Amino acid sequence: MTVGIRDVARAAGVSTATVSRALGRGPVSDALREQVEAAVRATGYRPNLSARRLRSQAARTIGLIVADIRNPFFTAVSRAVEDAAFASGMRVILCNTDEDPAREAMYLRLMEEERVTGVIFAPTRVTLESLDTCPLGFPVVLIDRSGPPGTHDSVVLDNVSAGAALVDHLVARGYARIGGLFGATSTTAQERQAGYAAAMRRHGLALSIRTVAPNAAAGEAEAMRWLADSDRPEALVLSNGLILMGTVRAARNLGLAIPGDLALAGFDNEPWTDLIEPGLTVIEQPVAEIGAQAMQRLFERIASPDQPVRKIILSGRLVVRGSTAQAKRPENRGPN
Amino acid sequence: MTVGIRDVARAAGVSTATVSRALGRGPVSDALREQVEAAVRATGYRPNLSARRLRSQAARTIGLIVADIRNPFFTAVSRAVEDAAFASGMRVILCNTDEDPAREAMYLRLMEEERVTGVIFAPTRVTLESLDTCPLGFPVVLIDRSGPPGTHDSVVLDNVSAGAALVDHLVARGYARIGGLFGATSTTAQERQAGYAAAMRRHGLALSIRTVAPNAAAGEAEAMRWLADSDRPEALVLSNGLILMGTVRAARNLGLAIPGDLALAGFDNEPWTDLIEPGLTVIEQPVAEIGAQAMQRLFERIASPDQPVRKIILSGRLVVRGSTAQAKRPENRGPN
DNA sequence: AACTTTTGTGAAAACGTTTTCAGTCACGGC
DNA sequence: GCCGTGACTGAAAACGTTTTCACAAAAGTT
Repeated sequence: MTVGIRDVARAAGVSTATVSRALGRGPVSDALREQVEAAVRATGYRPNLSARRLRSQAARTIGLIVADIRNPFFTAVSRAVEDAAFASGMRVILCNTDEDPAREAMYLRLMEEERVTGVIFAPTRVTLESLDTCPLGFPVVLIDRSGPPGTHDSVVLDNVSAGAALVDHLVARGYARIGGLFGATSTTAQERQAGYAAAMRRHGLALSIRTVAPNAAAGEAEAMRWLADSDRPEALVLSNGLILMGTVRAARNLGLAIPGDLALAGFDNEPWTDLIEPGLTVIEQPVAEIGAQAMQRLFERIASPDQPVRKIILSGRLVVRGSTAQAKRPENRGPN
Repeated sequence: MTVGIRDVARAAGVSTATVSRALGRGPVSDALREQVEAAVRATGYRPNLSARRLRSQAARTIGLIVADIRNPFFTAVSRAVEDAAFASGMRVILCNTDEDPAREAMYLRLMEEERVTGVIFAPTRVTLESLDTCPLGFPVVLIDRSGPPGTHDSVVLDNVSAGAALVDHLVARGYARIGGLFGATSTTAQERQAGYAAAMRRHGLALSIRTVAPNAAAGEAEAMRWLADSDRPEALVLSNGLILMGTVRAARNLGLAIPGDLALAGFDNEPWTDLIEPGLTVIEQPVAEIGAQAMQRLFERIASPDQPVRKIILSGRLVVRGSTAQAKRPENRGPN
């Protein structure tokens, strides 16, 4: 059968308590510690983590709940979270919700049953609302998405400013009829939309907003409909990398030149955005820092549960590329 | 304190055994089952999974060990694995090894300590060798990478044929001086290289092979060196999506036109490969099926541990795009 | 009506650890 | 020489479940 701590104890000629202490931290004489280590090697002993967790009531595990790991933003963040967790001897359980509140609820429940040390969570808007009311058995740090500071720490991008920055940039480049295509399920998209709207109003421009499920297929479909219109916008702001990709596809399908027929500015500085011709102007998010900061928030919250709620707001970086080159305004449109 | 099964039992006026049976499958009268369910709702009871696993000796957890979740191939596969696992009520622990044998060993050890039900693993070459000799406490299904059928089931691409197919395609398009840039750490890259070599020999062409760490940065660096040479190849075969991306970057840095100055053919039909101009010719891998098949192999192996080892070989699909347009051979090279 | 089987239930024994508690031993201060 | 005082150690009690075992009651079988 499988070898347990009592087998090691027997092999080392000591009690199970001594083995446990020798393996963990505990006062054990050097002689016995060596005996135990030899016995562990001899028997090929592997501690049973379930038993260890049950007894010590410390899971040393954090849950990471995101919409979809295939979104490069989340894979990058999750990689940072995992590395930080691993460095602290913690394990990570990764969950995909597909932006589905039912799956979110189910995974939160699972996290309770696992008695996890904490959770890092990018919730949909609907779950975000219920999150403050029902207490969970662990601290939660929200990433990417969060409303007004509530009961949970969060680390997010300065989405309003970022959305506005894209508009300001487009206006500076001579565009006026600027549309916005935003994700429908997250506060993040809402905030970016708010930033877009505020900047447009500030510039005295008319809003033109559509929302869509935040994935490439939906983005492409909606962009196809929108851009087929005769009064399509000159420029489009896209609220995340997947919608941006869908829109690029739609433009190509329709034979629209970028930026000649349509300027594009979006979010998420993914590797492909500077490989296509022309490169895409985007807001780059500090993905690694978001992940690392989230872990740090979590650790601090665990260390001192009663400290005031913190909301960390990180700044994006505008990366200007060819997709927002100077507009050829109608009044001075050249031969080409 | 936290509510346990005895609290539920007390609230329902039954024994803990009955609660356990009512929650799982077990003979319980309908009346008591309802009492128990009511008590569970009333107390907000959440079963402790560590305790459950310890007692029942069934982790209902599978480990998924891959090189890097940021590689879109692995994210796609892992998504398929997770969905399949979830559908069977299993949890997934996801681990990144960074192609580092030490990390692989450490994660395999962790899997033993978690007493996982099984593991799906994409090992480096060096770990693959030791894998047959040292017995682990769980069944393993290799994905993407595997040597000759050994002691573990595996599901892989027909890499040799795929590598040869790319060469055949390039030759048919009129290319002769075809180089190959392959990953250094995996058997997969080795097999693709073997297919490349066999096809080249079959066509009577000279081999030109380099190997590199399988990531975009290394691919770019090596491609820069290679393509700066005066006797650079006319076409390049790249052994995975990351190296392919790096090579595209290098070609762009050096001002080489694709396919005019350099034709490219690679692996992994990622979304960006048809967004860049021209599109990239690639072998598409059936990522979802690889993940699903791996889970199926694992379940079958668990169900009947002694069945013969199976190696599932799936075929890739050649997706032809502009990066391998007809070569302009020197003897009939036109003005443009 | 006297047996067997079936069905449902509770008490108690696991599962493999860590942690508490009560020592034992050696040591130094008086 | 006696008595704290530390430093280690082992026996046994947790941790929260599931599962075994025994048994009572109900249901079939002759």
